Amino acid sequence: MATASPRLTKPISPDAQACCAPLRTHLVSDADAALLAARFAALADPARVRLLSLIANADAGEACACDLAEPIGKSQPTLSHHLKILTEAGLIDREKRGIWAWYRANVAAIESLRAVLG
Amino acid sequence: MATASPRLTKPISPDAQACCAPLRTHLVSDADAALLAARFAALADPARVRLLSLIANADAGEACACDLAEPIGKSQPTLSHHLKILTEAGLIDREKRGIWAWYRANVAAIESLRAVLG
DNA sequence: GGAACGTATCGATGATTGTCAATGTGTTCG
DNA sequence: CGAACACATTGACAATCATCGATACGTTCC
Repeated sequence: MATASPRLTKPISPDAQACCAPLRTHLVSDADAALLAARFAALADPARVRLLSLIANADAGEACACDLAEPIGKSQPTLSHHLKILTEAGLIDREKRGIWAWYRANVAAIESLRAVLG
Repeated sequence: MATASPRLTKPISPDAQACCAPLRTHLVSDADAALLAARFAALADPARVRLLSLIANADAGEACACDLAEPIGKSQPTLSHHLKILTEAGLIDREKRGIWAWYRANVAAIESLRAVLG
C-alpha cells in the first residue's frame, strides 16, 4: 500500500466492466474504491470533461489533437497533459498517425463508469 | 475565470437531471463542464467512493456518521470533511436528529451523473 | 541531411487537496 | 447548571495538481 500513488503511472485496464458492482447496491472494497476514484478523478476537471465530449462527438468517432487545442482554450502542453490523464485512465485511446495524434473515446470504459453509478 | 472557484461554496442543486446531456452524444458547454467536473471531483477520492457506497447500502437507506468512521479508517474531522464534500456536491443529504447526523444517498443526483455518461 | 511541423516531456510555480490535532457548537442527561 | 457526547470548524502542513515556457522527440518534405 505504500506504493499506491494517486497519480497513475500506467493506464487503467480498459476491460473495466469486470471491476466494480453498482455503488448503490453493493459495498465496495478498498481496491475497487481506489480504482473508481482514479477514474472519476480523470473527469474532475472541466477541460477533461469537454475533451471527452469533443472526442466522443467527433466525426468518424475520432478527433485530432490539433483540433482540440482551440476549443479548450489552453496551451498545447496543457492540452497534451489532459489528454495523457484521460488516456491513462482508459477513457480515451491514442493512435499516432504520421504527425498527428488521433484520439477516440473508449466506450467500454465510459460504460463501466456509468454502470457503477447504476 | 477569476470567479470559477473549484471548491464549491454552495451545494449543487439536486434537480440535476435538467443539467447535462450525455457526453457521448452531445457537446458540452463551459458551464456544464464546470458543473460536471465538480460532481465527478466529489467522487475522485477513495474514501468518498466508499462512503457513498456505505450510505447507499445502509439499512433503511440511511447511515449515521458514527457508523461510518470505523469502516473508512480516517479521523473524525476527516470523515466530516468528506461527508461535507459529498453533501455540497448533492450526492448525499444530511439530516441531524438529536446528537446524530444521518446521511442518505441522493438517488436523483447519482442518476444524473449516470445519465451523463450514457 | 536539414528545415518545418505536431506532439510529448521537463521544470517551475501558484493553487488546491487530504489529513489530523485542537477547538467550537449544539444536544442530552443527571 | 455542568458534564458528556456527536459532530463541525479552524489552522497548519505535506502532497498533488493545473498551467505554461522551454525544450526534446519523431515525422514529413525539400
